[in-house]
Amino acid sequence: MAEQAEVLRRAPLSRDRILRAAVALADETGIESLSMRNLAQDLGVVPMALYKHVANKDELLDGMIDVVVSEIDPPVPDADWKHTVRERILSARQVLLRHPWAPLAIESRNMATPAVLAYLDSMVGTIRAGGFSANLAHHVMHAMGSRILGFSQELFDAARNAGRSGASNPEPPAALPPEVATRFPHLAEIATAASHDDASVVGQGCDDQFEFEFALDLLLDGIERLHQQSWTSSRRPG
Amino acid sequence: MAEQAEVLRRAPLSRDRILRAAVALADETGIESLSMRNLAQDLGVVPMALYKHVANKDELLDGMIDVVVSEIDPPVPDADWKHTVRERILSARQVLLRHPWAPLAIESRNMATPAVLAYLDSMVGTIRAGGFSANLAHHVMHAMGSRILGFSQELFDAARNAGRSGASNPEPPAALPPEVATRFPHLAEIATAASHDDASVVGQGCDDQFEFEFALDLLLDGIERLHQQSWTSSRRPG
DNA sequence: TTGACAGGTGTACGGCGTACACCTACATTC
DNA sequence: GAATGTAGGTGTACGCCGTACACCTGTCAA
Repeated sequence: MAEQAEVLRRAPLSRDRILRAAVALADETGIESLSMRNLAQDLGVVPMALYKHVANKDELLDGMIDVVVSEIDPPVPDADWKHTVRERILSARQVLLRHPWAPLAIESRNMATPAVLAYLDSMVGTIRAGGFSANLAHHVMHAMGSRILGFSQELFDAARNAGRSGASNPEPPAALPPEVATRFPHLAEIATAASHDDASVVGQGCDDQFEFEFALDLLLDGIERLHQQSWTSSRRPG
Repeated sequence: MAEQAEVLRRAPLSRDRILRAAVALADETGIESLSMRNLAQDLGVVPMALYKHVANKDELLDGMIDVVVSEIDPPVPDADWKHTVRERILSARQVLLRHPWAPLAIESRNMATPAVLAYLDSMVGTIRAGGFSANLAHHVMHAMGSRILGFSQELFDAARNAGRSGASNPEPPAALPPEVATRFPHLAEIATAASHDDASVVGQGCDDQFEFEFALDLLLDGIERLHQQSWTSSRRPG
């Protein structure tokens, strides 16, 4: 009786419900603490129940990636290639900012999921429609690398945490600790050197959005230049 | 007696020996199958013995990263910034090709290790010595992102494996499987489009070294242009 | 001789992914 | 309406993992 009521109270499991719960859980508590047991508990179900809907944990991760990638906006119609690519990549970036675990998850899988492939395919389509040769389009995709999916530089998140306590506190990073600053003077110098016109950046923090667009535009401008010069692979970019 | 002989036969443990064994083991069998127990067995020792030399597995990983980073060549003296940066990054790339587990390990740590910081600091020093403002140097480091450490695009390794069997066989990737090719026509088109002058590339494979240098030069050329224009952050790259 | 200490050992605990047998509710068929 | 198949949730158990903690042993200083 009570059991029956409890069963009725919760929605039935489904692959989709599992994936969404997994994404939400990873968003809240981080990917490293996402376990089949945790996830099952979150869904009010026994761990093995999940295996009726996903083959194993790797497939769960693939499904989570697909959920995330499907949140990226479709290409804007009727725009030139550069604008379309730029907007789409910035949309991807916004999505990945909502799911900070996703970049690592994507890079740790050694086979792209269908949604990722579809996204990449669409991106190539945009570039080809802009008049690029298949050859140059190929190189362009490589050059953009993971930036196509909206991420690039976890490396500097790491450097920014140098010498700080283990806990990943989301406070705005202040200047480097003195002992770090003296050991790595050049890093210390540029750490506070990023001046931005945008007054929304508080203190000497570094505006990640600016940095991302800086690199993106640097690449897009270089690519545009090659395109206008009818670049072929018998010549180097310079 | 026999025990004593056995003890004498093996060298005493040390942090350095542990780290080198860990790197070798990860090189051979992959980072995901590197466990404290495996590593201990490899060293002919009980798992807990390792903990007299490293605090925990995370610190072991940090140590392994430092071993790898210390293999990167020092900057070439008496060269202009562009050449110095280029050579050093290509050296980093060679190192990381020897340790394919390292990029993921580096990105998964949320705090840079001393050796990584020293490498980045030295790189900034080279750029500053080339006459860059601290401000532009900051943006440049961001723009290069993980390419500074010699890696960038695991994303495309993944895409290249689309539709293939789970085992990561190191055979040269042939054309995409037909069902993948028809679903993602643009990807299929550019997959075989990369023509390279270098005849060392067999078949229609994609020359990763070429792609890496292509992107690197694209960035370096763009950066050089900004530098020559005395770029300040009040202007966008273009 | 003694005592501290560096460093290797053994046992044990809680957490993980997941194989496998089971149960149960419902739909289908006669 | 009874029999039967099936989809999907359950319970138990196994072998891995990282590592806390108590222990032992050889070396060396006092």
